Amino acid sequence: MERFELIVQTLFESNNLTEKQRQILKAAVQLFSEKGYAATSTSEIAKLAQVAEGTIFRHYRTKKELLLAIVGPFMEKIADSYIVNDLTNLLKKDYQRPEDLLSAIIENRRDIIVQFLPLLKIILQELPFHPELREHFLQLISDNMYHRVVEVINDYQQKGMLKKLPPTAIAKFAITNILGHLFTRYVLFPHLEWDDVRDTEQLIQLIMNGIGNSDSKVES
Amino acid sequence: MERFELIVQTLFESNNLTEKQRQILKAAVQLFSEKGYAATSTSEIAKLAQVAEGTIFRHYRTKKELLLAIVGPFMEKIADSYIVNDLTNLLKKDYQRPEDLLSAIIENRRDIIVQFLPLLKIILQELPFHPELREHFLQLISDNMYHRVVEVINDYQQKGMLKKLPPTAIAKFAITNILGHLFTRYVLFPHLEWDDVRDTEQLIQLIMNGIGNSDSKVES
Amino acid sequence: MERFELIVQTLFESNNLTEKQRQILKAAVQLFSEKGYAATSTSEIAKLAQVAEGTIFRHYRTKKELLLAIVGPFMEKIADSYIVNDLTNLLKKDYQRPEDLLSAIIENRRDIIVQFLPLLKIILQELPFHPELREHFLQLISDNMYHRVVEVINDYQQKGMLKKLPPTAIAKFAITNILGHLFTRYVLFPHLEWDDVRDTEQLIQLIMNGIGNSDSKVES
Amino acid sequence: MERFELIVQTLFESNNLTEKQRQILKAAVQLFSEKGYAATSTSEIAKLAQVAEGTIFRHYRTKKELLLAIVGPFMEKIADSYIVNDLTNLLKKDYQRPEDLLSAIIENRRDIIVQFLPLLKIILQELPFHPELREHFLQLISDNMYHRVVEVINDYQQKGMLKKLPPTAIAKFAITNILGHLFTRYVLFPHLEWDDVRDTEQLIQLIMNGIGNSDSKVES
DNA sequence: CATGAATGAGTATTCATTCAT
DNA sequence: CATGAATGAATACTCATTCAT
Repeated sequence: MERFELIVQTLFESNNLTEKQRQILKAAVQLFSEKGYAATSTSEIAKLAQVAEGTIFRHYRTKKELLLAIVGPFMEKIADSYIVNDLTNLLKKDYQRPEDLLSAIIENRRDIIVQFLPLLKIILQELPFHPELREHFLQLISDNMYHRVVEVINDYQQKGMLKKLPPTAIAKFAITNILGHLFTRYVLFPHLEWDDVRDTEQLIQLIMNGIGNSDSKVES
Repeated sequence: MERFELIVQTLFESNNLTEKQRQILKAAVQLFSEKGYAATSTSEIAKLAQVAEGTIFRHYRTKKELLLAIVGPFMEKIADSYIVNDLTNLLKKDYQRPEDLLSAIIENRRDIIVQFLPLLKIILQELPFHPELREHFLQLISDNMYHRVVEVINDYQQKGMLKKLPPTAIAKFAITNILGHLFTRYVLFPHLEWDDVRDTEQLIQLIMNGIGNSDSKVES
Repeated sequence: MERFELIVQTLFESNNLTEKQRQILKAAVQLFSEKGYAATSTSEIAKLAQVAEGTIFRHYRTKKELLLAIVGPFMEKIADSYIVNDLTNLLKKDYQRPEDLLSAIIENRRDIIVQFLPLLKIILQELPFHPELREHFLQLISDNMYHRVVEVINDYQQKGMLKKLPPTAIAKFAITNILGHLFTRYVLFPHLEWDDVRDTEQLIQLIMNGIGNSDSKVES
Repeated sequence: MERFELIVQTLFESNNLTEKQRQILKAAVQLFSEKGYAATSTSEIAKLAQVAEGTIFRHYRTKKELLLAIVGPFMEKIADSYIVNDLTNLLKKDYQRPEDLLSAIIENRRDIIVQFLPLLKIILQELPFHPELREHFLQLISDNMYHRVVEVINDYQQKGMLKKLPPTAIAKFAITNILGHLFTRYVLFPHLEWDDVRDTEQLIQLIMNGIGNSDSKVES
């Protein structure tokens, strides 16, 4: 409960939503992530949000518009501001080694990443079925994140701390591993027992082996 | 069309299905993968399969049973026999270096992996929503694949060709990267332009950097 | 038409039903009594009630709930208030002889009994198939009617006008004969020609012979 | 199980039925009486009878024809032969007093009456909805039973043992009470505790009070 | 703004019945 | 004779959406 409250609050802090609107968004995020978009009915959302069915459609003309009202801002705000700001901030801290940056991204902010997992889950579920979403997502990534990430990677490459591979490949590799791990950890098999500290350490090590220069390679 | 025909034929070659059954399965695989399980109606399946709606329910008592009739055999047959046999066969061929094995797994059999992508997509979509599926999946992996994979990894480790990391971590890392790449390539953004040969090479190189011993590391 | 209108109006006078609700109940009473509960489809009810099928389910979550919404209130209101009040009123009128009471119950109120015959028919049809209904029915009878009826019977017994048989047996005997007659008359063979005045007279005479004291016995 | 076997065997002893046919009829009687005709599906019957669905329709062209195949013979054979023969037999035994005859009808043959209760239940359930059935039923009663019953009643009336009421009224009164009692006892509330010996005694006494002459009246 | 009754197309599933084997 | 796969209309019920209040 608390959890979805927080998501909506964080995501829509700037918009001034009515109480009803917040309740609707909260309920929608919860149900979409728990049962999937198609398997969630607007009446369920209304019931959980404690509003009349009509109220939903006063604010969002269709069910799909409600989905986009959740996923859109998330992609924009999060992808754009959160992570990018993060990266900028992290950059300022002048992490000497890329593994420190990775570690900071994963470890220091694990709770924030985890916080938004329901939204990530929704996006991953729906991306394949909504071409506009996919377009939007791609554009956001290429417009905002790509340059920043490439910048950071270039920086490290010039310091000789990353292999001279194409930055795109490095980025994709790092992201795949981080998201893949989080997905396995929190979406696929959240009920398994995990040793998060050790797993993250190992993950970073493996990623760095992959993209780091020999100097920074860590043998076990 | 051709494509889903092939999937069903390959997957259910042993079962002797009636023509109608094959049509139903074919249509279901296509629609489930294209629109998602929940967003596909049984009447759509019937129409595409060119059978009466009642016919579906003669063979599969519920829509969910139809899903399981597709996903179950896939997980069993493929996970169990296909990939395992593959690994065994590949092992016999005595791939000198693990990157050759990886390359063989990815490249030589890309078409087969690609062939079953619709099913993979269905599984990835539905796994989070069907606990029994998740259980089943987990058990199949741990029962069949785990030991084989660990065996192979041990072998290479003893030959000094893989780092002395826990085989589980190595396996998870490799699988994450392979599936992550395929997912990005074929599910998320199939419409982007990809240079498959170069991408695969790069992927293997990155994975190997991660898990391989210095000797086998390839600088770019 | 008129007839079912009246039933619903009388039965649900206290509840303030919407127009649609009244139409639905009216149609349901008509069809359930004419074709039986199981043989009546919700779409037929909707059509006859001139509402959308969904409207039925907005008010009554299931078809069975609709049945209970009809049968429940009838059993409660009628069994509880109608007949009991009747008896009380009748009692106040100080019918000297029990046959006068019987006659009043049957004859004076034949139209009311006849008015609710469709509902009686529904109850008799469905009672065997719905244990909860049976329970409910039994409880209503034992809770409300039993004591009143026993009271009346006791009264007459003390006046020496009824045999000193167990009041339960007397009650069951009288009710069986009254309902049995009405059932034969109006449900089984309504199309036969009946001489209601004579038949009722005869019925009362027979009942009274059965339970009355010799003094009040009437020879033909 | 045993029970429905017996019904079918007794009812169709003359017809030479195949094993399958007997199983179908047995299953149909059971299900029709337990759930009602409309609420019973042919596939249920087929399953319980352990025959293919098609087999039912080979013998009975429609579901309704199956109903008539059960109810028709019952009405004919039972109404015609059983009860009539009974009455004849009973008549021959020269029951001195009508209450002895009544007692014989009810008590001595209670098991047989009870044996066919499922069929009685079916008939009572379906009679209101199938006009042909009702016609058939009426005709059987008036053709076969009426004269016999009137004969017996006349006999007792001439012996001064029954009131000089119209035989029809006497017959209806007796039958109503017997059937009404059995219906209450075995169909409506079979789960209540009943003292059959005492109840029957009381019932006969009440009936006799109603129709018997003062001489044979029994005070309690 | 919010409501919730109303809608009718759509849902998964069951039905009685047919017919080729 | 018996089967059971096949049918498509029908079933009870749900859906997203509208609109008068």
